[in-house]
Amino acid sequence: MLRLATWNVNSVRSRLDRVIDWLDRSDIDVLALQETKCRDDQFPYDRFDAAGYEVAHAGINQWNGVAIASRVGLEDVQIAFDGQPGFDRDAADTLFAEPVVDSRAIAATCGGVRVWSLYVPNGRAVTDPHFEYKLDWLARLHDNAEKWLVDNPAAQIALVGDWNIAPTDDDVWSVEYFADKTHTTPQERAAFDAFVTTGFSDVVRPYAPGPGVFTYWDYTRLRFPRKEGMKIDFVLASPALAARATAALIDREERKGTGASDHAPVVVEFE
DNA sequence: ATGACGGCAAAATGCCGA
Repeated sequence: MLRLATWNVNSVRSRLDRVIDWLDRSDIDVLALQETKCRDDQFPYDRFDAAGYEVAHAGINQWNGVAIASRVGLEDVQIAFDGQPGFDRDAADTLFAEPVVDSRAIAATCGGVRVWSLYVPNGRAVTDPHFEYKLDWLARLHDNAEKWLVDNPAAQIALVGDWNIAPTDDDVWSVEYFADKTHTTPQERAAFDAFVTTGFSDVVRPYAPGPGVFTYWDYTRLRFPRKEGMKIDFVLASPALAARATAALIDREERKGTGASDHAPVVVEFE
């Protein structure tokens, strides 16, 4: 049995008490974190250690940042996937003349499962260079995922995190609102569907069907109390791992109250 | 039409998020 969770925490330091409290009561074996928003030397390893979790973290600045916390082993850590694209923040700024490979992907083998904690680029706007970066990033990740399954069709792989894509119309509170925005475009949905075609499946959706079932709610405009959210955080499991899924939930309670992340944790149980 | 809220830092405004 393995209980695996993923959570975009929107700063692990400002959310630390909430994250540790949640771990203490949620019986989680492996937690993938996104948007830790800190460098490695700023990560609060001690609090996770005290709670019984080893942590592998990747963070180079105040943006992005991904981690895996595990109480069932943490082996073969890999930061970034092969060929992970970088983003040129400002081609005219010599400080960032070289594209920066963001801290958006980290992997570790935990309890026999190869877990990838992923923070897919936002895309910002369809006309923004960040949108092409997002599509390229997903395509290069897919190249890797396809190869992993070709190399070993029985591989137990979990691609988890903030995908920044709403794969179906049920996954946004308003199709009209997102019509001219990122997250619902045909290109992004095709990029997501490519993983499904390759054999990875959303193991949460059968246990948390929509419409109106979300993992993210904007802090502004009373989006949470108005139930106006998006389903953009996913656990995609390889065929061998998906066959082991027995339960899943989106912990909407954790979005409540002061000091909440704008994302809820997502939990899957494997037999 | 725009901003909202929230986090971070070479911080008191700008960048980023979705």
